[in-house]
Amino acid sequence: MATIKEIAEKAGVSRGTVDRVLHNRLGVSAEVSEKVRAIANELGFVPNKAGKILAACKQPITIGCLLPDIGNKFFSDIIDGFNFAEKELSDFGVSVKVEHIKGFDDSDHIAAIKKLASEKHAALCLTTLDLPEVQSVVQDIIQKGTPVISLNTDIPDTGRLCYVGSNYYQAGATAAGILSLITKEPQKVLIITGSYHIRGHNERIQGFTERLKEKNIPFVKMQTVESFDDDTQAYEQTLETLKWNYTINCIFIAGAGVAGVCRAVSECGLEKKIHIIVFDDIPISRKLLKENVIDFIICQQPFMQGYMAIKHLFDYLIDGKKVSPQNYITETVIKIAENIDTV
Amino acid sequence: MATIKEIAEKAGVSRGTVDRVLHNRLGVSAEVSEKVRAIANELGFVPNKAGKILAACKQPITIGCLLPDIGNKFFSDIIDGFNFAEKELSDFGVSVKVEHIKGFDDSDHIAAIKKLASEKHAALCLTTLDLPEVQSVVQDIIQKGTPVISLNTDIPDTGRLCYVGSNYYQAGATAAGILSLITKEPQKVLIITGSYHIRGHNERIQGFTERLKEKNIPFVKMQTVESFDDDTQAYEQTLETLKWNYTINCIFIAGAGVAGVCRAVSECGLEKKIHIIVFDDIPISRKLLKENVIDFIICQQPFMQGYMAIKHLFDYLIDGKKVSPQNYITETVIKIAENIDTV
DNA sequence: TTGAAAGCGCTACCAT
DNA sequence: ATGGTAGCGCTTTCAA
Repeated sequence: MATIKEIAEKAGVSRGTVDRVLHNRLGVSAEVSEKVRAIANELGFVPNKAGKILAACKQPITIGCLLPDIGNKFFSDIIDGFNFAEKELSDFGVSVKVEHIKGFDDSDHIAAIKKLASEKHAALCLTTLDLPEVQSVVQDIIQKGTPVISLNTDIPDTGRLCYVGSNYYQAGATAAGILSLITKEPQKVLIITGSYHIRGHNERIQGFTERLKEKNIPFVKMQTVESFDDDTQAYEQTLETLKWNYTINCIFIAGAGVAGVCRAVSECGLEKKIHIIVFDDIPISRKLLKENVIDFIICQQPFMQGYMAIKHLFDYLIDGKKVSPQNYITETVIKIAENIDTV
Repeated sequence: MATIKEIAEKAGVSRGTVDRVLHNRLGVSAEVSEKVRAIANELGFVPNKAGKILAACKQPITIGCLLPDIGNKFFSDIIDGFNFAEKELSDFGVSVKVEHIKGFDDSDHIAAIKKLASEKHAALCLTTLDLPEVQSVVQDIIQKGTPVISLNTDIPDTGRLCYVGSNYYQAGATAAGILSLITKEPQKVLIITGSYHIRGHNERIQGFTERLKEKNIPFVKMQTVESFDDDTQAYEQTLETLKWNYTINCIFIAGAGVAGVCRAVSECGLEKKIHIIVFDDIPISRKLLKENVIDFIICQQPFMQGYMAIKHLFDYLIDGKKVSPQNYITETVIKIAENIDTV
């Protein structure tokens, strides 16, 4: 609870000198530095957040975010989380700037990240691809001193501060768990993934299949197809597959494309006869849940992800030494018709 | 974004005067007051949180909490939430003091609330009974100027700032929803409530039964018993009831006593043959879930409740005019073996 | 290398 | 009724 002022008095130096020492800035003699450090330690000095924040108001903080949200409803809750955090922190001089892009093309991502870097934000928050070229761009930014958080999908080996997002494997396993409560019948599954290159989709599938095995639910992957998170493609792929695979009784949709899949199922007259496993609470899925076309949705607290990413970065910028940034893994949430609406 | 200083300059008065006007303190002439108010409005003045917080550091804030947590594991997550909030706000001069009591005896509650009131906290956070005598004590405290939040169980007509807690009716309905996914069979239910006088328990039961009806699950209440949230009583009551009611296939535990109920079920050789419906994630329930003795637990985010209660009160104290305190209803969370552990 | 001081925005208190 | 000012804890800048 000691303040800089107290340390300065006790050390017989000025507050400016103490500040220099504590920030490892040069221009202080070794002996003075040592003395100040000793006293600071002795007094258990921890900088006061309120003081820091107020002083920081002079140089407003901006946080730059990359979101591949164009045409993807899922991200709107994350954006709400950004906005909520921005509002909460606005009095502390924080503002959030989002770079919106579409899809998962690596060069688009790299261009957007470079653009954000050129804007000189105090920190970055990135939802991007874990590919070598992207990694090196991010590493570069981090080495130049800008803290980076990975959001919703991780880029582990870049030196990012932490990952904020869900555990996709657990989400898949949870889907298997709840399915195994609902039915004990053998599952003949059509798997529709957004892309083989999206880590989260792969992990969901893996979690699902492994857990079904552990639960001793007989299980056959009838087919796996890629929809590129596109409803039309999802529709066509589903229709095509169902035509030739009469025994499919479960469709596992690892990414987007729910509307397309359900249309195809409906046209085949299989509505409510097939278990459709869906992730993330977007309007269409919510509607289908309420109509009992699907039984449950596995969600990942996107609002919290957006909020926590900004909050974490702010805390780090203000309080860097004090907080050791940890991964923030949001919970795997099961939504059914009864608990999908927050009252 | 105007500051008090700017308003003072523009109005040609001192900052002290502006401060007085904005806080409706007396000692300002009507015309000056009017002028200042006009300019503040014109400039869209909103006090800066960082400034307020720093200035507030001089008079440390304490928040007093009442928790009937003695002998009740459920509350430990709420306390964790208190502690987390306290840590986050400690640099702003906030500390939390919890008054621990046991059970739901009204005179105990009143005594504890009066004790908290005598300690002159900046605000109170109460988990208590919604009974007339308690209400009047709370109303009194509020009228004397101390803001109060109701936590986990509401006391609506007292003028409390807001309620932070769960929607018990929804929790009950969600239990019915998931049960109806698992089984379509007629339910012959033993209901074990903690107390007929605990609002949350009643609401859970109501939500459960009404939703089962809506779902067209045939449903008979075989028996309803009171356990007073005590394991021994729950055990004995369950044993007694199961002896004479061979057809019971569902036990709905609205409050505590899970360990006792499950022991009785086990002794009757009915383990995994009866659906046991359980609320709140406490160690024993978690264990039973992992052992598949129970299929799911309906939870209410107690950590979040504790955290948000403190945060809300702090925001109100600092920012009173800006934030209009709203009820904070935590989500109804379904936990199964796969998603009970946060990874 | 170090000190002194101003300033972030607000509150509180003393002086007028 | 109003002004002036010190101070919360920290950062930054200018001067020595």
